[in-house]
Amino acid sequence: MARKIQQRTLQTRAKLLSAGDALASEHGFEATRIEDIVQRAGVAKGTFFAHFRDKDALMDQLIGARLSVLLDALDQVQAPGSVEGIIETLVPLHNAMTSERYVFDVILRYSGAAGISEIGPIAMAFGRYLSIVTKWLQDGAYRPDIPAPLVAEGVQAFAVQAMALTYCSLHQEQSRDARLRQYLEAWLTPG
Amino acid sequence: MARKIQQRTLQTRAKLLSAGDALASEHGFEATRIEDIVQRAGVAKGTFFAHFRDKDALMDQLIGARLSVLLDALDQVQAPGSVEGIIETLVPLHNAMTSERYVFDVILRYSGAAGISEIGPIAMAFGRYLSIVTKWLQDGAYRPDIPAPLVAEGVQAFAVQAMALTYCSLHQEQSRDARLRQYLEAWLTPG
DNA sequence: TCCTTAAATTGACCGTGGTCATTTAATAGT
DNA sequence: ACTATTAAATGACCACGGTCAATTTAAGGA
Repeated sequence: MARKIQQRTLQTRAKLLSAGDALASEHGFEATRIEDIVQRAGVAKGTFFAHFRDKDALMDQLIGARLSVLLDALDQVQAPGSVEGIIETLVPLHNAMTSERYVFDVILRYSGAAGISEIGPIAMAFGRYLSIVTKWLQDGAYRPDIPAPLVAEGVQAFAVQAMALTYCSLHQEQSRDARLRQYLEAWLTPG
Repeated sequence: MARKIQQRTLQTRAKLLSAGDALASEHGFEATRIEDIVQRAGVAKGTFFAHFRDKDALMDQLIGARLSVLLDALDQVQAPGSVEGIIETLVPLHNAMTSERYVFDVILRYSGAAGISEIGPIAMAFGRYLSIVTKWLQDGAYRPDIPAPLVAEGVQAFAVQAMALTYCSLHQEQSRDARLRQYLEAWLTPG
């Protein structure tokens, strides 16, 4: 039987996404309520959940889309040649990821794929982050002893740690990027 | 005037904590409802929130207490002399931290202190984790080029990353500890 | 064009976390 | 003991995410 997807399905979904994105821009992601989204989109509440498993699933889309834009920019940039350069280049991405505490929490929750064999936009973004950094490190200027993807995983782990400590009442004497610099120098240029 | 804290305050708080702990043991942390806790403790719902800011604050106490027990054990143990030994010794702690997806999420959220100048049990546990690993690395057998606390921060960052990837549908071909081993060898014995 | 069937939409309803004005109980002063 | 005062406890109530049986709309076949 297999009927083709209706036009209105795509329209409704698009309306929900743009309403959500607009409200997130206006009041932040955390303050965005499903009720507000469906009202602005002009649909019933139940319709929302016919299109997204839950609120987090929408947030995955919205936040993932924002990260995707920044990753597109990173794709264009030429490989930074120093630790300092790497950190500077990643600043916009890290800022976006920590724009709200709530956003960072969602990102962490979705950084691994959400469910079995479901790989969402945020997990995708993490994958792209990894491959971009891997590309930067490909030439082997840093840590030629281990494969570049592993080096990149370390960069990501340290970046997440540096971001997480942003929300810590201790460790506030050092900025996120200063902390990350300390980590990456130890990771990329040991000895 | 500054009145002293009443006895029943401590009693009520203790009842709530033990009810919560018991229910978490029986049905898991995620499935534990406030309503069930207050019913078992024999108090009204509002009382709960007079003692804990929110559900997470109780979870902070309960989960933090469990981690604390394991950290007490780690305090007694003698410093493991190899990467493999470090990982093995941390296994019970890492298991507890990932016993439930929900637990791991709460831990991440509370790993930095929750609020300004509020340092809860989970944040405390992270601090102890750090200082125990720092002590293990104190002799400078690994990474003598950087201070031991920084080495320990790296261990923690990689441990968190390894645990997080547990919940990822990708990266499932490698176990948590195998992944951590790969990270720590690169971190602790570079070159 | 009409009928059948599957997909999309609806909104009343529910579960659970969290609030707050009111009530109850303990403390300190006389 | 009695009263004033402050802390603790109460439970009706709200907010918001999420569910589902019932309804509407579109697609395909005669």
